[in-house]
Amino acid sequence: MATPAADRPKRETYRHGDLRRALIEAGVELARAGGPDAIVLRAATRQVGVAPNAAYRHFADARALQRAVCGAAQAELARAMESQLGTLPEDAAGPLDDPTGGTAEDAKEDPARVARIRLRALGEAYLDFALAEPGLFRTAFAVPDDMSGSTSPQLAGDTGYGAFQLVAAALDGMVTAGVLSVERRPGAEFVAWAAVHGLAVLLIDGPLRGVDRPQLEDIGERVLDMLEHGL
Amino acid sequence: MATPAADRPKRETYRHGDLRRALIEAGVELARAGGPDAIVLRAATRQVGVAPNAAYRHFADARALQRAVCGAAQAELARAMESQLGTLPEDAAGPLDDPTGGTAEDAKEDPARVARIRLRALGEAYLDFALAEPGLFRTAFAVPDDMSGSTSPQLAGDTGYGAFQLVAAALDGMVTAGVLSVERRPGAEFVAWAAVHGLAVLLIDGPLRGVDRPQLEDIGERVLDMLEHGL
DNA sequence: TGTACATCAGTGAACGCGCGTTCACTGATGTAC
DNA sequence: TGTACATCAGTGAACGCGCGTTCACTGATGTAC
Repeated sequence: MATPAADRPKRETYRHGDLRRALIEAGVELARAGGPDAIVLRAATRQVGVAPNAAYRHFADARALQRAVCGAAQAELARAMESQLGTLPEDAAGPLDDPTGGTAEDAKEDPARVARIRLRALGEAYLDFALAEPGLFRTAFAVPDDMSGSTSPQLAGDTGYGAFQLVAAALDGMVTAGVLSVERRPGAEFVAWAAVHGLAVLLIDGPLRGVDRPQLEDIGERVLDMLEHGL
Repeated sequence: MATPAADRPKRETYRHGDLRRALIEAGVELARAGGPDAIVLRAATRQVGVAPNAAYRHFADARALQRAVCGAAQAELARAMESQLGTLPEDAAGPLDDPTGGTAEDAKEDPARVARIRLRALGEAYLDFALAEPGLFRTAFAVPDDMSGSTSPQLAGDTGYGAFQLVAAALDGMVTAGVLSVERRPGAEFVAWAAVHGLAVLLIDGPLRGVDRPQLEDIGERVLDMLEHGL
């Protein structure tokens, strides 16, 4: 009955399976609890239950692990924003174009209103994520090295900085809907992003932390209002 | 001729004079070069040329030194903003009320325009400081502990977070000048601050770093325009 | 004005800690014959 | 289908580093008499 598969005789941790993924996940937990500075190679290996140097089979560096965790945090932010878009009523749901039966006939919404709603939903998701997961939020923006290649609008595309592209797409939608004039479109994603990002940062790190929830939501609404009218 | 004051016989560093101040200044230089994480007690003492434990005569803690340096960085930001206000032409110079002879007769500017100019000048100074001194800028917002007492508008007052009060005063001026309606005034400082701060953060840490100077200034103008019109 | 003394801002050595990283190794896994 | 072997993902021990902090000390400064 002592089959070698049933009870591993010794060295239970030998072939881990997917240590790379496990280390990234451990790093994400560290970042969730303590922000980017808490992503520490030894701590991650400890959490997985593996010798510290085992990490070097999967990452060139401690920095490489940190980079991977930052990427995961960026993806999680983008995912939160996407899923918020998904909860919008029916035809405001977005450009993900999943043909779920095409029930676009029930309520032809005002496209201008839809476009505004989508931008606002992204902003709210952004702020919600920052408040719910401040450690991951800060990690998403702790670009480890210079990463100057990702400076222009054409960014990573898959996960990293998908947040940016979601905002850009929403602004394009506002142009299409006639809410935003074409000549004011270029650069608008920077302005929108700056306003919401600044509020998020002030709320979680800065002097606005500790503001009570209602006042906080009030300020958030003010910022989003300003974006709608002032862009 | 070997007077004890001319050539110190031994132990040149004995009575330092103002070690506390020297350590803070060293810490500011460290922060200038490397941000808040670079404020390290041993590095500061090393830079001053003193034994590490000497710092404990003047600071309870390494944290206490970090706090002091953060305060200095906040003061430097506020000073940069104030000095920008000082460069404004004549009667837009501000509420510092220095009676320099009262040459307010030469050009009675439109008070609405003056109020707008003052807010914009503060925003520009804020962005300039962030770009010129990213390490100090980040340090100014790296509030070490919780510091939740400084959350509300009535902040430190002397130096710390003077930036906030300058913005609030500028917005009050806009209300007086009739540019901003009274009912939209409350909370406006948060909105204004968030927009400019977010841009600053994205430019120095975030994905917008490396944007070239002209594009950068363009985005800055866009944000300040939006504040003027959208508040 | 000169002397004894308390104060206290500095010294030098040492501690324990956690970190990133390197080294030689081991033994389960997958492949070639 | 069974056996020899190369691969390579893990181990365990150790390194050097810089950090914050503590300890007993020393000697210049300022004060009381």
